[in-house]
Amino acid sequence: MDIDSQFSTVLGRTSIFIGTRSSPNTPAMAQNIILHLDYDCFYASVFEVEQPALRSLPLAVQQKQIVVTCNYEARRRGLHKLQLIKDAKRICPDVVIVLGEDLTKFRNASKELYLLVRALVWGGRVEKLGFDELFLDVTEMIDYNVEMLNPNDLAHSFFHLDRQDPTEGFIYDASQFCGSTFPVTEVAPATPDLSSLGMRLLVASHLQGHIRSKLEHQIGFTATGGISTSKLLAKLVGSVHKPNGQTTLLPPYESTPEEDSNVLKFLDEHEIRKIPGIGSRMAQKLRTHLTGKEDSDEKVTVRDVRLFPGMGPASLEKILGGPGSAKGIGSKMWNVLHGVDTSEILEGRDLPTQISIEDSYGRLDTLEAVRRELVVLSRSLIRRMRTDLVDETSRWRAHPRTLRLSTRPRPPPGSETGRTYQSNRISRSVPLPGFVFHLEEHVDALAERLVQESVLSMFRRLHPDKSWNLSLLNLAVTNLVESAGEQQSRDIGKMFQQQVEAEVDVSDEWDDEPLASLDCVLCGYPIPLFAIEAHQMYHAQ
DNA sequence: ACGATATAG
DNA sequence: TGTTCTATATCGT
Repeated sequence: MDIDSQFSTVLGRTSIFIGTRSSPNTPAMAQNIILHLDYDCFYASVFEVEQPALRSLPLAVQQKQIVVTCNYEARRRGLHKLQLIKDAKRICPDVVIVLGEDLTKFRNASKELYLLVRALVWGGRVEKLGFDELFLDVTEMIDYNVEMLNPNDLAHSFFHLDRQDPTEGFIYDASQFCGSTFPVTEVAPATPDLSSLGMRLLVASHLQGHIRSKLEHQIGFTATGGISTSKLLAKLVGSVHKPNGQTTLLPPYESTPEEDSNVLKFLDEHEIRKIPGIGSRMAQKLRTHLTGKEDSDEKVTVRDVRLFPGMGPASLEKILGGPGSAKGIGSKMWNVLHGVDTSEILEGRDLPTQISIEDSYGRLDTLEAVRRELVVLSRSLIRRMRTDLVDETSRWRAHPRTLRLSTRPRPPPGSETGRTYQSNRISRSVPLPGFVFHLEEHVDALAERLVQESVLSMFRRLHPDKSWNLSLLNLAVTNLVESAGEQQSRDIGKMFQQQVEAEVDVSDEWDDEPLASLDCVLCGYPIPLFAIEAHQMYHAQ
């Protein structure tokens, strides 16, 4: 017998845990409760909040030649995302068009919404996905509030948003769900089981309703919500009632020999491409495997894949594996097809891992034009580095170490388009020179120097030929190293390493030699130990 | 670290 | 289909 008992202190109570880790004796860990929030037509909403008169008009946000998004009034009149501007004007001549190529205000609005929601969620367990989506792990809030329920008067319940202040919260009716459910609402049980998953999801649906109503009435953004036990299910079920709605995926979550769970019933009807994590590439591989045809546009659902003869983790690994795909993809996707997703909510970082600026062009085939555009991009990039990486006391919170230039060559006329989709971007990178961190210099001067001394050399490596035509330029800084003193004391194990870094990384004068590493005798660049072999190959060519 | 691929909104 | 302007994760080297 390998029974293992231990004491753990949670919320000021001491409880005894008896059982073994990863043995059949271990009681199943209570499932997490996850909310998904998706702001409705986010870019359009930012303009509507700025200018409320736009709310009643058909509104489209333009980037280059296309409508990137539009409000629901515009959709009622036949407009949709990613439509050509000229088509939009023809279909709806009185559409109001606003320019959305500068993302600054979307980024700012997104951050404001994120901070507002994060302030509500215990432990700050909020993950941002793009500008307009959030995942919330509200397990602790829900379990606390389920415990606080009075089973004799569920209709007059109070949701506690603060453990310390019992007046902080809102009243709600815990005898029914807030918003919609999948499947559509059955009759509520007369004596609900307060410890059930269903009750926890019901309480979570009211928290979701509260958050959405706060977002709408305090700052004017409507959002669509999903309530379930994982990021996968919360996101998928949320999209059932759009816009400005919410949906809870009801139990049972476990199938029986007699009947599929609601998870399977819900997932099975979805086209595979709709499943988060299955992009166009994997969807095509699965369609090809099931239909036997290279270019098949037949609808293939989760059920079709799940029940296909021979299907399983091993088969999926063979179908989906290959260059570029993650290892273990087969079992991961087999889990996904059964609604099993154990991925954690990743709390928002303090710092981005990269900053990039890009623009696209109808024609870009002279070096002078390219140089001009690279200076424009460099200016934006340095400004963004300053707004995102410099703190209130004018100190760099982090130093990017790498500068990368990407281009997208225009496909030669007459080449096949639909065949095999490829990303068609190519890139080169160099160490980011230290002078870009000089805050006293003008952005324009720094941008000129950066293009002259770093960017053009990458461009020549990308396009040594005389003839080219580019449809896109992208400039990025990556490989950010936090400044000493910026990082919190996280755990004891990291303290030593921080101290070593602090000695090497002279905290205020970074300057032209970014890192103390092994400097290459040929080119002078600092090379990390594991990359020395690759770097020698570079010189050997 | 580099350069590419895949996925996401 | 890709059109836009990003961002993250992961692969082989």
